[in-house]
Amino acid sequence: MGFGKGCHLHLIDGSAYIFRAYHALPPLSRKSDGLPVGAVAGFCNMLWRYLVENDASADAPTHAAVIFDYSSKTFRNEIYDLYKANRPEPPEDLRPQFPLTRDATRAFNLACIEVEDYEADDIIATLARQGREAGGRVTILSSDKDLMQLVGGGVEMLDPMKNRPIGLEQVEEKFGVGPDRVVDVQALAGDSVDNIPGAPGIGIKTAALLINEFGDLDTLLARAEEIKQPKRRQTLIDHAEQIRISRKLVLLDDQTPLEFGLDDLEVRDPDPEALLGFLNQMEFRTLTRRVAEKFDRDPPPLPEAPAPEVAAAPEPAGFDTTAYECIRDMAVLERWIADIHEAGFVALDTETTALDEMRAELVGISLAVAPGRACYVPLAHTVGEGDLFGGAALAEGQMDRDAALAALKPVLEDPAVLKILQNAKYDVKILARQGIDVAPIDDTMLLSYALHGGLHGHGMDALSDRYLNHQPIPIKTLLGSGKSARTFDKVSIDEATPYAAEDADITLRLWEAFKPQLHRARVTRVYETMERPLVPVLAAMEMAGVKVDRDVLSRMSNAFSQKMAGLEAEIHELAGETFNVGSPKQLGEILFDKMSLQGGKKGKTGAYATGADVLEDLAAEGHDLPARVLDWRQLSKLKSTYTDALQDHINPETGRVHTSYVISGASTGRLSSTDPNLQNIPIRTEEGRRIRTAFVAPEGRVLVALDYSQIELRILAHIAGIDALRDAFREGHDIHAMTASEMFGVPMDQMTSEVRRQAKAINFGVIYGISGFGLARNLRIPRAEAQGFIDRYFERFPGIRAYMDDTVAFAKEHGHVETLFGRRIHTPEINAKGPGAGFAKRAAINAPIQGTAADIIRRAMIRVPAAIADLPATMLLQVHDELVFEVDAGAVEDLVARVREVMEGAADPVVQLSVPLVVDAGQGANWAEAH
DNA sequence: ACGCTCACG
DNA sequence: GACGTACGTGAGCGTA
Repeated sequence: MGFGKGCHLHLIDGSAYIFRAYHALPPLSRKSDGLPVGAVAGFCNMLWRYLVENDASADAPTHAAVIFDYSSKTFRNEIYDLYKANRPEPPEDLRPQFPLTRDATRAFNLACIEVEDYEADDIIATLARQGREAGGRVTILSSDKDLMQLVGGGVEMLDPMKNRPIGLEQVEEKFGVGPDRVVDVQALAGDSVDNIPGAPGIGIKTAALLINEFGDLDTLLARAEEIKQPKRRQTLIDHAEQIRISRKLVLLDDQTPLEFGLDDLEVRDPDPEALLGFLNQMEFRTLTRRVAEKFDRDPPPLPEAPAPEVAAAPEPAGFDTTAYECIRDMAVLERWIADIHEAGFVALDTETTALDEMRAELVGISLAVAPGRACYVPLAHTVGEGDLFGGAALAEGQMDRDAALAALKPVLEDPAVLKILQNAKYDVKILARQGIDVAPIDDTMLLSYALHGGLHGHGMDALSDRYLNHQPIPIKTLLGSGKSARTFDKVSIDEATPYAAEDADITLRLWEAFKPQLHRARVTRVYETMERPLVPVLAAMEMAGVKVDRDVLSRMSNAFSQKMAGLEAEIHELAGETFNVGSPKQLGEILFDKMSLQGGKKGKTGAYATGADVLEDLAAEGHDLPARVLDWRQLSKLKSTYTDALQDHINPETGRVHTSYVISGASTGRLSSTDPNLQNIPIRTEEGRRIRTAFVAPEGRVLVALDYSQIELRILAHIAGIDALRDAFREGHDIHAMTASEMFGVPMDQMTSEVRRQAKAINFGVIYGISGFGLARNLRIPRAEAQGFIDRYFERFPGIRAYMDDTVAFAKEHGHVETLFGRRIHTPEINAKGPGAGFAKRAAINAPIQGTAADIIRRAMIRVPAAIADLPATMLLQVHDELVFEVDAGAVEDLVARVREVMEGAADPVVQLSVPLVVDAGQGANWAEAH
């Protein structure tokens, strides 16, 4: 068929596919001879998926070609010898794969095109032009911005990973101009990746501004004198030639000489023989099998493997992802459920459409009952695209979702069946939203945290690699990454099955590896009393969420905007030029180069430090500009991180903000909070504190906050056995004033706030593993003076010095330190040489104190639900030493009394503290008032 | 992707 | 004697 009206040409950016495949996949080599083939494997999977999707698509192309770069040298190097000069050479194990990807393309019976001296982009430009001129449709499968100049007049782009079209609107969003002016903008802005010089100091935004003002690049260069900003004007005049060269470099050549016509690109079905032959030669077992199934053929036998010279190390885990079962009907599911009851446990994993458990939709569930015996139950995979009028259609071959969940519910809730999960809180929340109350559970992430805290992260991929010597299928290979990512429901069931079932399989094997170690490491109590029971407690808190008043935030955002604009104008005025106040680099240059202020210090990256401490020093010397920048920074932080971002986190269904706590995030046992982080809502400045007024209780309810007073200092007093401190805490004295009195000999009734402030800094310093340097910097006093304070402190409280020395010695001997409750925090760097040693020492000194405090509040949180079960109250937030509740107005007193009792007694009965724990409480209509 | 800066305990 | 240094986090932004 000749190419013309009604025809549709696909131009596939082959080079981009190769690099994406290479980076998305772990290194993989052919078993028989070790030839690296990871990128080829990914490339073939992409092409196969492409063909299968076309098969099912009503909009399939009539013509198609895969285009590659011939080599890295092209005619552009004649124009500018540094073009792409800073591109690193392709990795050693990728190079031999380039010719194989051409072979692969031909094996798929797709036209494979490359032309010496031209880039793939030029060939794509040429074919796109030909297609357009012939009156057909052209789709470029690529997300490369350098191709965006081709969009329009029947040519469009499609991001192949996400199936997201890139049309006029997306181009304009990216470049601020239409496709016809993209080249002009690129010429001005340059490109550091391709080493296109452009105009220095001009980025895409400014370039678009200029082009839109003057119409096009030639006019702009001709009338450069008219540019208002003096710096910009000079830049354009000085670099006019360089800009013209840049345009030549970015402008694609749509006249590439080609030895074939569009008609030759007609889509042909692959020849099964040739395709299977190639895949088999590459030893891609899974894909070979899949392709064979599709063509209804038997997979060809694997080529005779030459006898290995040395006996290959046995695959310790023996993962066979092809052995996993996909469950598509009730009878099979019921057989699995019977097996689970028989085993008494099951490893379980859910697949969903998002990471946010409050919005994610359940797509499928995988189960494993023994190593290698795993299955996947697809529930909500879709095909095709949803549109305005409805969602995408359900894929064929799935059980009825509700029926499957109803069948699974009894076993998932059966107290006699242990459910084993990796990061259980996630799946518990997902299933809770389906009305399934998963219990009892074990969590491999938390097992690892109890066993290996401080050694490494506890994500599944890392654990599998480290303890099973197996690299799981990266989720990226299914979903893509970045903007082009798709959601799991869009993944075909065939692809999803090995991935999902493998996760359950790995979870089960990790559990078998970890569970017996708990006792040996003496962390059974840690896991059983401070990790595992926290999962349902946190799940409930996160699902409850906290009510946030959008109007309060939005009004604050507007006020901040106005103030920032005023400050920005003042700052530019003071600087004598406009610059990006938010750029530390530009600010440093203004302060220390242009204005020649003293005190400019460059960090390791060569940029001036412009942190708040530096700016404060400059402001104290009477300089206005740094003072204004400090104000601007504060507002900018409050606006972008809080008043703007928090609004985006308000769940539209609940009207509340649902954070997510990471149980195994911090090495010390603390929780961390993400998406959003509700553990760092401002409080220290008046302006910031107002943000807390947006955290509110609904009508008729009250927010109550209870926090431990000085918990870490109390723990230090207990652990180090400092009588003076203990007595002060027992008698309820002001601990910082007491420290000051002891150290400086000032009687308590003559205490000044300045002396007390210094003593407070020392008290905190001790907890952090004090040093003269650090204290000096914090108090802004000479180092010798700070060292004097520390010496006197240790003289007065020798037990503290002993605690520090003992703790470091313990860490050196055992490789870990412990909290009072037995939590182990590993200190792998403690015997390191060099500057790292100091870090490790201080961390080791701090960890038992911070960690014991973390243990105590964990214990309290676990006991709270039962203690308040009969009250109309909900626990919402934890901020390290504080718990926040929402409660009916009439029950405040009861709640405070109950929770205070739990919190103050949370160390009992495992540890009898020699200091009392004291809890302060506050209440109000919002979080600011509750303090 | 990484460093800087800054919010909290 | 020099080296860098307070402990633990997460998010947004600019830069490369």
